[in-house]
Amino acid sequence: MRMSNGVEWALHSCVTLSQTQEPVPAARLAELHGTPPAYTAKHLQALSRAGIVHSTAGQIGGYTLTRPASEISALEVVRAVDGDEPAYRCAEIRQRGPLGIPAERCSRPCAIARAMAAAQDAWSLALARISVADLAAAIDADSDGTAMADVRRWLTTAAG
Amino acid sequence: MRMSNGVEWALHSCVTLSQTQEPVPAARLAELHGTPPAYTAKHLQALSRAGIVHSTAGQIGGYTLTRPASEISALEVVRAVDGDEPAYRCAEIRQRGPLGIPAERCSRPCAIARAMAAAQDAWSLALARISVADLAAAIDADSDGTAMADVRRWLTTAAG
DNA sequence: GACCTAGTACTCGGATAACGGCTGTCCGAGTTTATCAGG
DNA sequence: CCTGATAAACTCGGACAGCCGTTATCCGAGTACTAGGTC
Repeated sequence: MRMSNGVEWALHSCVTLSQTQEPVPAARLAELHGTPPAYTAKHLQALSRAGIVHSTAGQIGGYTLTRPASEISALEVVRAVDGDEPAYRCAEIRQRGPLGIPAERCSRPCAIARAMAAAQDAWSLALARISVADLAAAIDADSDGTAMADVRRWLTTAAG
Repeated sequence: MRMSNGVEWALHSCVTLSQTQEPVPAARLAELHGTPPAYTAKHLQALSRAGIVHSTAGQIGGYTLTRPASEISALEVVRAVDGDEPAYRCAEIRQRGPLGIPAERCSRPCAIARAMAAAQDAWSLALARISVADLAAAIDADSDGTAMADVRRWLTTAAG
């Protein structure tokens, strides 16, 4: 079970975008994060499709958050990039083989699928409780309160 | 994020093995579950490597559980088949780019990595609390107490 | 009749191809800004 | 000097190859049982 690498870039991009209200181009975000520009843009498109960021075309265009960072959960970002289908997909083994159960008696999900779904729910809940603002605050605290200020300064100086 | 399909087969296989103490060949399990024999065997090998099942060669060989089903957690089975590396792997983006943080100041994991790890821990804990015996009991309850008896009967009749 | 030996059939285990999805990239459509000509 | 149109530059968005991992399969090594021959 391997998560798409773009999830990391998307989360960092959202944290960065939370530090400004002006549009930031994908190429600028890629430069700041040291990631491939074209591929980074691809993941930002996914965020745009999910309604997490708003894209502006044109010369001073770029991406902005559609909502306050405190109202964007990490779960939304992960789902936007990595897809929202559950990791475990029941193939209905119970219906196959010599002891297969008829489909009409399988209204409830299989017990194994229920267990896996419960685990996924726990995972989702943990991520849903964390907002982009929380992540920005935690990153800032890790750097003794300098990281986000540096980001804001870099965004303005690089833009000017 | 997609989990290996073999996880489902492995869990069903463990539930089936919990219903008997005699070795069950991989081909027999594949027949019962309606899965490809060779590929099913491959995943059973993974369970064997992880010490969850014991393999016996020879004419009356097959697989048996190494422990009571109540002492085998679903997490162990999932990890044996799907690997034990976490889904999210931090690429240390914070160390890259113009605002990269020196490695010597990165003793703690990144805040984003911590959040993802916490979610994975919640997922793992949910699966660790469920044993193969629990799954067997739940499947049995779903079928009004006939499923596991049918499995036991099928295993004995097919073997004889 | 009991015991030993050779054969056989069955099992697991690892090594080997084929497909799907993530990774990575590019160019076209659209928009905003700056420039330049005209009034 | 102000206004309008034109052109240019920059942006996003979707469509196009490449590589790695899961999927799927096969055959070889090893073991327990069975049958036959011998004492």
